[in-house]
Amino acid sequence: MVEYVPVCEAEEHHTSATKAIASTLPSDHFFMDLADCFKVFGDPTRLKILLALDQGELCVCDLVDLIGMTKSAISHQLSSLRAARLVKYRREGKNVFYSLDDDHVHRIIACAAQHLNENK
Amino acid sequence: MVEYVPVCEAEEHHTSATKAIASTLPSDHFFMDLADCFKVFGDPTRLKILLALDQGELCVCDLVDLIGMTKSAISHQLSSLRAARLVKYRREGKNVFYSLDDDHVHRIIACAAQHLNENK
DNA sequence: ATAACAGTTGAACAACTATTCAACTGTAAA
DNA sequence: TTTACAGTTGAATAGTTGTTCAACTGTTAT
Repeated sequence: MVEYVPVCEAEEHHTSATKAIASTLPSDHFFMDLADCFKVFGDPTRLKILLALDQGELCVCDLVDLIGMTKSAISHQLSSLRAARLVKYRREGKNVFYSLDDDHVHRIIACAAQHLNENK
Repeated sequence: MVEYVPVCEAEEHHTSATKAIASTLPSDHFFMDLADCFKVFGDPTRLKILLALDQGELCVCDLVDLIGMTKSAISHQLSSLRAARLVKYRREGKNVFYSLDDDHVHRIIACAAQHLNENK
């Protein structure tokens, strides 16, 4: 019955600062929330919606027209964006108008686009 | 046989600036690349790896120890991160050391974390 | 050579996700 | 009160993805 010691640390053949790093890392819960946030950006249709709304308020049938998908598909994606609090909406007669609800949206996308551009 | 006219534009009951917006949006290819980039960030395990590496170079068995998953799982995720050019690696004897390969990683994560924090 | 360690890789499987379809709600006009 | 339009929602399905398992490569020590 011996105490478990990671091989890498036992042999001290490299950094082995894992325990120190572990104490500085955020909680599992944080990582899951953060991953969920990025998942929302990880779909071309949702990105198109976000970039279109970045130019101003649009209603659902505008987005349908613009993106070329069914009302249902767009509406499902808008539902994801609503859940992530990235868009807000208002009803005006028969139409529902969507717009961005977060200042970070533009910055987050720009940051990733810059990464893509520099690694082209 | 009539020309197709989107209902929303035909009735002119709202913005209907979709064609103008369409011409300013990037290509489908761009949206797919961008989505693929965000997908890489959309997993808790990969985020843990990235934040751990943000503190300095680590070898695979350090990450295994730190994150508590199998070598295989970590290696598969490192393979994704390599494909996305977010990490680089070097071999030293039996070990392979990984480190961040992009200045944007920190900023992208910080930006999303800020969004999460403000909408808590 | 052989054994042990560090890491990678492909196949398989379970869990998840994006789209479609059909049925629904809500609003406005006839 | 119908009818039509705008949008939402749940179920179904096809495609994707993360982890495990087993077999593999490469390096070092015996």
